[in-house]
Amino acid sequence: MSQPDMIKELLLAQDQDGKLSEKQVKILEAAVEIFSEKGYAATSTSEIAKKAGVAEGTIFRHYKTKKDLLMSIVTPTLTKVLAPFMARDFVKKVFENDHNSFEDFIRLLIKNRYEFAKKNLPIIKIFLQEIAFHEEIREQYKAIFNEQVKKKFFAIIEHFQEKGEITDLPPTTVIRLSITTVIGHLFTRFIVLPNQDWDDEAEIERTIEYIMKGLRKDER
Amino acid sequence: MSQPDMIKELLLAQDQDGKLSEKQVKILEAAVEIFSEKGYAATSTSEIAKKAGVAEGTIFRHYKTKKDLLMSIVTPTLTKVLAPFMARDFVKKVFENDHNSFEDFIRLLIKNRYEFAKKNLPIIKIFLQEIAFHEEIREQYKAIFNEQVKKKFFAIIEHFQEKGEITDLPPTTVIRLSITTVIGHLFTRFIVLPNQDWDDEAEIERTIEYIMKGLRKDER
Amino acid sequence: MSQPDMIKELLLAQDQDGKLSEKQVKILEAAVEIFSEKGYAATSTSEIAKKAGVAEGTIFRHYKTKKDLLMSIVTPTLTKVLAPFMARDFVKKVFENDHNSFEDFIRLLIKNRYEFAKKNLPIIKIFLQEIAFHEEIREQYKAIFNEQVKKKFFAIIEHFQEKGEITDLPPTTVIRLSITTVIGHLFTRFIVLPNQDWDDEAEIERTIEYIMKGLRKDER
Amino acid sequence: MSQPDMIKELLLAQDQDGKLSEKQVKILEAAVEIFSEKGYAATSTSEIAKKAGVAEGTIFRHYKTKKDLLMSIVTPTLTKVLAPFMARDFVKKVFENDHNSFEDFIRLLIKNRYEFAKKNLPIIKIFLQEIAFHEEIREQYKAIFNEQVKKKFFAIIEHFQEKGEITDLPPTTVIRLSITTVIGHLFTRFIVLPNQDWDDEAEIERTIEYIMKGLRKDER
DNA sequence: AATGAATGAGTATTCATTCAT
DNA sequence: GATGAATGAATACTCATTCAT
Repeated sequence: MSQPDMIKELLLAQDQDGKLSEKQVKILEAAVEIFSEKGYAATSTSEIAKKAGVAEGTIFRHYKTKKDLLMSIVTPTLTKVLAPFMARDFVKKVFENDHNSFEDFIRLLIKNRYEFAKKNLPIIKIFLQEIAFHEEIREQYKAIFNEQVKKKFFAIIEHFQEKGEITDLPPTTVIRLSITTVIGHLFTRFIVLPNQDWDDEAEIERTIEYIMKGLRKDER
Repeated sequence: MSQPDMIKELLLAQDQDGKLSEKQVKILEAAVEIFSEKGYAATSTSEIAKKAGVAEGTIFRHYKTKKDLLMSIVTPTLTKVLAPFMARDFVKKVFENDHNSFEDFIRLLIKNRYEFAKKNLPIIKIFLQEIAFHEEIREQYKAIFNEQVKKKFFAIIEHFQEKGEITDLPPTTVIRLSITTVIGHLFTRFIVLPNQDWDDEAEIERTIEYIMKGLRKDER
Repeated sequence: MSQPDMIKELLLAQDQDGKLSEKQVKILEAAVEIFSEKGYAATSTSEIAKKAGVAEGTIFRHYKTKKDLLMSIVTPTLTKVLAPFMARDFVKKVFENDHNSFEDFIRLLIKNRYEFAKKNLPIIKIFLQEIAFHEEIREQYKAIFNEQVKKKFFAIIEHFQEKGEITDLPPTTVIRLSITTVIGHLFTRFIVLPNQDWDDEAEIERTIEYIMKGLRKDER
Repeated sequence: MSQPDMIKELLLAQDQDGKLSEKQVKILEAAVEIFSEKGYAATSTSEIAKKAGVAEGTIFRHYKTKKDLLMSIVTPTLTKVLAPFMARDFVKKVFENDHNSFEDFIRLLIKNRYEFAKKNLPIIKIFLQEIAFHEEIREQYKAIFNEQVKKKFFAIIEHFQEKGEITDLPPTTVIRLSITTVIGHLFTRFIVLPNQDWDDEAEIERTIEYIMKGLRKDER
């Protein structure tokens, strides 16, 4: 039920000394579970305390406010959602090897994000819900995206456009269409119809094929 | 800011005699606006009352509970989101005219939903947020989708597959990929980057092209 | 279920012209029923209106306040509870006929009050409950008792003491003991154990005998 | 005004460890006082909080609901009202000493209950008022009476009937008449006319005499 | 560090009452 | 006379947060 890896990573992100109090783990686990089920606003701190098996006051020893607790969950996730594009050598790797194709790139992306979504589902749900209501989260996200991700993504798209692998639509549009399709797959897979029988291997390949065909340069 | 048409339609859905008390309109307008900004759980009835310019008690004369008020906003929207597929002669129209292509169908769909999204944005936001937290909304939505929409959509997809216009992937996958792309466009357009300069005509055409190419039958 | 006679008498007491609007009857019936079940404070006017089948406002056309409605039920009852002792010729009748005994008096009293309790139970319940909480009711009751009943009762007791039929205890004590026993019988009969099988004839005779023996003058 | 002994006993009944928070005492004192004056339904929790000198939330930390608070007052009283009859050796004591008379029994009862009523008046008032409106209280009372008191009382009455000390009326009737007279005395003394000058010693003896004579076996 | 009692502002909802129709 | 929409104060209860232990 609980996903200890996920929580451990959250804790590492929060407490660089690695001093993870046992109570703190319990609080985070409880918060993630309830926030993702009922939403931040509809969750009470006393509920979290009860599920975590700690006193109400203990939460506030570790997190100044309820919102602090939320942010301590959401902020590390923020970066991890975009993580693949933030690695320093990410673009370099894509470029340097001449026989890397756009398809390889998309396949890498889709599989990587599939694993990430699978592992971090509850936190991602919280993130998706709360970004709509908290300006700070939006700001943080935009900052990271604009400063660290945007340029790299553009570079990649333009690289493959120059190589003639994909259509010459405006890069913004290419990015929108491809990301949208990737996210749409994950969303359907994990949130809309998580209980349906999925042949994940096949579905991923079909999604890749759809993107590739959709973005293929018209040979004319 | 307020979208009177949208509210009027809500009221018509609620009160078939068209007896729209002025206060009731104000309450709905206020509720839609605040719910969509802050979310249902984070919105207080006193806030709604203040913005609507009515006494707090007045809200409860028209809606038994706060949740009732939410449902009176969401339920009519539920059907309208799926409306195009619920029209009786919808499938017939698609089929009967032999020169109707899959592209015509997608273009109709995408333009129609674009207009709908543009007009009903706040309510759609509420709907998207709250469907995650309220079992009843999910149930209602599933019921409508399964009973009224699913079969028709399958019929259409299979029709065009038989005509050889689109690829022979499982219809479920075809539906997922196309709907995902349409929704992804609207989501980016109206929610993620509503303030960006959009050349909507062009962007719609590009989206259609992407879907068409992505689903095109491999000629081999 | 409803006791129309009881209500009619209430109405007569309230409206000397006998103009009993149909709605007014319904309101009183509803109020008596709900007040006696749940108590005045726990009953809402909207509940009364609903049960009476009238609009909320209609109650306040006939009774200025909710308390007014209560008083219009309780006040006439006030006098009727003590009615036998208020009749002008009550004492005279007891005295004038030389062969009237104390036992006759007690028997008359006990039977008369038994019939009264049987017929007016719900109103009496209201009266008993609310006299504890409303100073006005207490004041009214004391006034009537002191001005109209006390002296007569004393006169009767002293009359039979002089005749040597009953013990020479202080009249206050005699009154307390006899009234207490009469009321105690009715209370057990109608409120504590109303559903038990009662042989009322026998039980009344036993009660009379108990009072008679308890108050008999010691022959010595 | 407040009766600390009474409250202390309530607290002991509620908290067997004797850990009586000071605030909790204040809350109970305030609740007893206001409930007994205005009745449960007409008393607001904010009023109790104010009189107790605590925050409104504090009440709900100790008692889940307002009704819980009422029950925590009424339930211990329930048993104490019937306490004399619940002692294990109660009947034995009455029987074993051959020269114990019915009069001794009644005198013991009447004096004991007089002291009890004197000490617990406000709580008894609450009990008497609220038993009329709360099914749970009635059920609890009936259960205790039927299981613990009824049989013993019958045994005592039948014992003295066999000894020829009291009349051969049905025991139910004997019980009704005697209890009614005892309660009637207390009711008049403490509730109807608490402010009158009472010669309690004398009045108690007169009441005992009335019961004894009323129930005496006719010698014939 | 951890507790949990205490707080008082805030919550959804109900209430008795008014008044235009 | 009767209605019922409208009110705003009041209600029981919850909340995030504080702080003495």
